[in-house]
Amino acid sequence: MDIDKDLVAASATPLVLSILAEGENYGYAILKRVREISLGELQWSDGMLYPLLHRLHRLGYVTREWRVPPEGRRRRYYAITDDGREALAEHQRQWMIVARALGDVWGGTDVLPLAFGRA
Amino acid sequence: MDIDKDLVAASATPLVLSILAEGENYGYAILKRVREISLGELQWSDGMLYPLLHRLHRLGYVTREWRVPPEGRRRRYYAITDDGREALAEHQRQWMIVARALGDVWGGTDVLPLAFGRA
DNA sequence: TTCTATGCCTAGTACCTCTACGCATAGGAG
DNA sequence: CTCCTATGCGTAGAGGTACTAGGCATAGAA
Repeated sequence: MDIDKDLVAASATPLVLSILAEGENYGYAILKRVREISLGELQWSDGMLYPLLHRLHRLGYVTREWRVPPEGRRRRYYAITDDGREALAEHQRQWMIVARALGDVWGGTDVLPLAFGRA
Repeated sequence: MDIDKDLVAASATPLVLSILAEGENYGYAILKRVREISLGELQWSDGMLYPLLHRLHRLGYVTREWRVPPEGRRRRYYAITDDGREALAEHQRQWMIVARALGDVWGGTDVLPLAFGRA
């Protein structure tokens, strides 16, 4: 089952920033990590990811750097910046607000604060 | 602080369907309910809401009906349909998937299942 | 040598949202 | 009685953007 386009759009940036917060990484591996984290439910195309990475770089949220190992393919590694961490925190804050609102109408339970509070 | 456009878009449909699941309602009041639920953080314009309500009607997720009380303004009341409830359930399922993915990278805690399980 | 997986990138379109506007009236303030 | 604000519904169309569909290149396996 495909995930709603808007939900994909809303989660893309925080998801990529979070993955980079785990450690520097490169495009192709990020794609696989997303699939892994979402248990296969989120299947981004590479054509979706690269423009996003470029935008994050343009915004100063990530640095990037080519690596050409003696053997194997050249890769472009991305790493999160301090500004990126701030942006991520803001995304988390907003997700908390919206998730709380949805939680209120769905069942009255606090839904996201646990995870967000530790982030 | 404004909520991210994509996050607003992703939450709009489930939020409106949820409000209508509480009982029939009309546009202007839905706007105020959204503001109330989100503690003032989500401030939709009426120009955003009406096209959404029309789309939900076109999709068969809501019925609508004019009411002209003996005193006061005429209002168009919307009520959720069975198809609408199914759509809402699907939205909840997808939110759970994405929220779990984000929860994993943010702290490893299950985040949404509590509320969703009771929905 | 051929095929698949890896690895990165972008032009352009097709789509969609939301701003900006229009219309109308109830009710209170003055 | 008049003005102003809140209530209440609606749409055209500009403007912006995501994503498809394509391109390029090479390592390694079969």
